[in-house]
Amino acid sequence: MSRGLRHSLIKRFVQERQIGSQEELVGLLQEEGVECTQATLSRDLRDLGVVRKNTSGGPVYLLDRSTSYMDALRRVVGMEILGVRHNGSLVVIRTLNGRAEGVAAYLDQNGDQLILGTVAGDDTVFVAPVDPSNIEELVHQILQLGRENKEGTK
Amino acid sequence: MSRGLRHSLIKRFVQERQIGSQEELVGLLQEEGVECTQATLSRDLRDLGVVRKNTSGGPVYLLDRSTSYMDALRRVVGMEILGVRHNGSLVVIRTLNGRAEGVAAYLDQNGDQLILGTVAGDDTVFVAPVDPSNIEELVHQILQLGRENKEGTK
DNA sequence: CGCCACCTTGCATAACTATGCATAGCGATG
DNA sequence: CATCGCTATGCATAGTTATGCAAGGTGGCG
Repeated sequence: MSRGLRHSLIKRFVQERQIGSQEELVGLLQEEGVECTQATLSRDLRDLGVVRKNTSGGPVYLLDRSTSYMDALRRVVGMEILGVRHNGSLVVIRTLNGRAEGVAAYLDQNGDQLILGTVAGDDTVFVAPVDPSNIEELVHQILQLGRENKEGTK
Repeated sequence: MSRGLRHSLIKRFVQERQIGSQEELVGLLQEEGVECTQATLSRDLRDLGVVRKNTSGGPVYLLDRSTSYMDALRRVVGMEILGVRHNGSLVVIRTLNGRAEGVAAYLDQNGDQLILGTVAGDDTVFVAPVDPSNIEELVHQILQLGRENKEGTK
């Protein structure tokens, strides 16, 4: 089966060159001796999580790295969190020394709809929930971050 | 001009719901009292940097957050790097305890074309350059990560 | 006001992508 | 080997998106 080969070529091309259409990719693959049709590529690109972005220079295919960045970031941030507590209206996160800023930035970015805003000190982050009645949920989500980590790591 | 309004509605819809086509979006905007055609949306989505991803459930539009994730990750990873040295054929990165894995993951992802591969211990990452003659450049880039950080943080 | 330069939008349609259906390939089983 | 079940792929085409062109707006300026 050449599916694997095709997929890795696709990834490479998408990363290294400006692919503007699936037909274009058909051509490039052909040059590498891999024959397939646009239909197959449509499915391949779906399976590879490739994304199409329209730019002023026309459409471009991109590896959607947001997912993998997300994962990496999660992992890193998770490790930084030492403890999470709350008083009913504010969540306080304990982090490794000097990492509060990073954790806060992450939470802001991913503000789950639950977060109003954050303030970071050196090893402490204050998180203001949008709605204090959801605070348990918010704490839970933050704890998740740290937890996934400990499990996943060998 | 209602362009700004339209754009912010688009962003909101794209974030909050599963938009599968531009026509669908035309409908949603209409409900909000904003009239426009698919052609306009095509251009708006381009201008907003929205991305289309094909999934098993059909296409979906997404804000391309990869850039901002990138930035956040950079910041976090930068903080983890304590020092970078090399011996001409191998780069050795000192990191905070337990963070080597995360730093290595980041470098792998972003392997600047310069990196062959990485190995992570607990607080040390070994980086194999593609070409030892570029090793200075590689070290420079890695140092950049940590540096941007110290400057940028108050 | 009249004119010009520039920007935005709709229309029509070319360009491109996604997918239903049929078929071919492959591995496991009897 | 025959058959069944599952995956992968091509074909044809419906479904979507992108864009050239012309028209409508807007702001500056004489």
